[in-house]
Amino acid sequence: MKFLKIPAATITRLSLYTRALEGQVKDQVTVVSSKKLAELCGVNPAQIRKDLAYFGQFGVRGVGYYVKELLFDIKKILGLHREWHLAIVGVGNLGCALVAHENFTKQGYRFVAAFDADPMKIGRKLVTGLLIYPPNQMHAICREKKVEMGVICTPAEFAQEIANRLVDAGVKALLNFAPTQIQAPEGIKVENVDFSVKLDNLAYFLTAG
Amino acid sequence: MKFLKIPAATITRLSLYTRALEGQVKDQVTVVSSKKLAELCGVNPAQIRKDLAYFGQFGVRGVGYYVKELLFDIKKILGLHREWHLAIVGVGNLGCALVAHENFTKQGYRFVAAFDADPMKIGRKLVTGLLIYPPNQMHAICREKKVEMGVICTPAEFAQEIANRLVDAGVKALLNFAPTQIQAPEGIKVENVDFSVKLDNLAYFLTAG
DNA sequence: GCCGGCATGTGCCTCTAATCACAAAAGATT
DNA sequence: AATCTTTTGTGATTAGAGGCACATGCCGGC
Ligand SMILES: NC(=O)c1ccc[n+]([C@@H]2O[C@H](COP(=O)([O-])OP(=O)(O)OC[C@H]3O[C@@H](n4cnc5c(N)ncnc54)[C@H](O)[C@@H]3O)[C@@H](O)[C@H]2O)c1
Ligand SMILES: NC(=O)c1ccc[n+]([C@@H]2O[C@H](COP(=O)([O-])OP(=O)(O)OC[C@H]3O[C@@H](n4cnc5c(N)ncnc54)[C@H](O)[C@@H]3O)[C@@H](O)[C@H]2O)c1
Repeated sequence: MKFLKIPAATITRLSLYTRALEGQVKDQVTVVSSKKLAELCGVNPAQIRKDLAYFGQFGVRGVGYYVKELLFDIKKILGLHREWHLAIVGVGNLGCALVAHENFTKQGYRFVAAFDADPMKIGRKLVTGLLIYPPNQMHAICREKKVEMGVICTPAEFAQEIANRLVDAGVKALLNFAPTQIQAPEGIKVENVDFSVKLDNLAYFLTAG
Repeated sequence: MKFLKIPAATITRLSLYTRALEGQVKDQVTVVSSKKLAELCGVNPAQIRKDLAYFGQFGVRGVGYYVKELLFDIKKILGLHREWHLAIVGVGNLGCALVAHENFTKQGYRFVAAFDADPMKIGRKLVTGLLIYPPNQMHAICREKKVEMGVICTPAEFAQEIANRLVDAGVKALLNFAPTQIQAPEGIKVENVDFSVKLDNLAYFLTAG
């Protein structure tokens, strides 16, 4: 276990490993080799061992990895051993689908606040019972509910403004679904989920690949 | 213009460039430099020039790039000058949001078929007027409607089976929203959209970063 | 028609990430 | 207890992507 900067790709793969491991737990498998896990995740076995090596030693030579143990350890590395408080901004088609999605809750991601600018929506409750607040209460509510991550589901033209507000309210991590590049100050992490870029990749593949 | 293998990251960035360029068109800007475009997209100017160099020469030295021309050229490279036929499988929370999303249509992605296993949904029409078919008609309908891309929005445990069926029906490109790794034969392109991996990245950042 | 300024296109270098290959070590076997 | 088998952990190697810097070439001004 050296003290090195960890590649972003490693973190993304760790997330993939947890999924495969959860599948193995469900299938009553107790031990897994890097080779087997690599097959399940579609990566190189050495890659897995190296990814894990950034954080310590988790395996037993000649045996492999104990599934439950490894799962626990990776979850702890990623910070999935605890619950996270999320706020959603923009409760339209996509926003509602996200809040309704029970997998997130299972993984420890809990929506504790919702915001929308539409006067017809403010004051209403989502299917989960979550109350919709107007954007101008973002600061107060986010602090009160200890929101740690913000999910942006508004049209693209408002995304930057919403991001600014969320940051202002002390939110340190943003998941942006709007098709636009968000500027955020140092120390704030922004992840983009961009469906149309993925579609464009497919279009290119079908055209040229 | 050399004959080289083009990095996947280049294609993804080209997609980003089109967005920025569309914004510039809207703002009546006629010429843009790699420096300016780089700022808009949050990348390095040389990166942009290099990305474009894979496909030819599009700029004018001492001037920059003509916005409309470049936009047209990049769209052509990506295959966005034409319409694409998509099928969606799994018309639940997420699936409905996707079909309802008008941006996709604007960009030339048209949903021409929808499938779901739920007997309550089969035979009904979506808000767009799209009829929902049972999965066993996938082969026939996909061929009839000339479906080129499949969008998978079913629970994870059915994703692989759906992928197989779509491939069997002649679909060459898949966009998978289910949190699972899909195996597809050579020549089939699979792109995954994975929200929870992104959330895990944020969790790691807040925990360790 | 020539000259200066400016942004592109591109060779070269750097840095990072992925893969290989082997020594180390744990458990099984005799 | 010694040896064999297996799979980890990791140094070395390879591949690849990103950034720098400059020559090239175009436009506008004089
Ligand atoms: N629906 C999809 O499948 C899809 C796919 C890709 C990207 N996106 C992106 O996700 C975002 C949301 O998509 P959608 O389909 O849910 O749109 P939508 O129109 O259904 O919902 C947008 C919601 O944001 C709210 N809103 C608008 N301005 C706001 C503001 N300033 N503050 C707070 N709330 C505000 C609206 O009232 C509405 O409820 C868009 O940027 C869209 O481009 C959506
Ligand atoms: N909703 C979200 O925000 C969200 C977020 C991340 C990932 N996902 C993933 O997207 C997928 C869909 O999510 P959702 O929220 O829309 O779920 P959902 O339960 O609302 O919808 C799933 C739909 O798939 C249909 N279906 C089930 N089995 C099928 C089969 N064999 N063939 C065809 N259709 C079938 C169901 O009838 C249902 O309509 C899931 O894999 C989920 O994990 C969703």
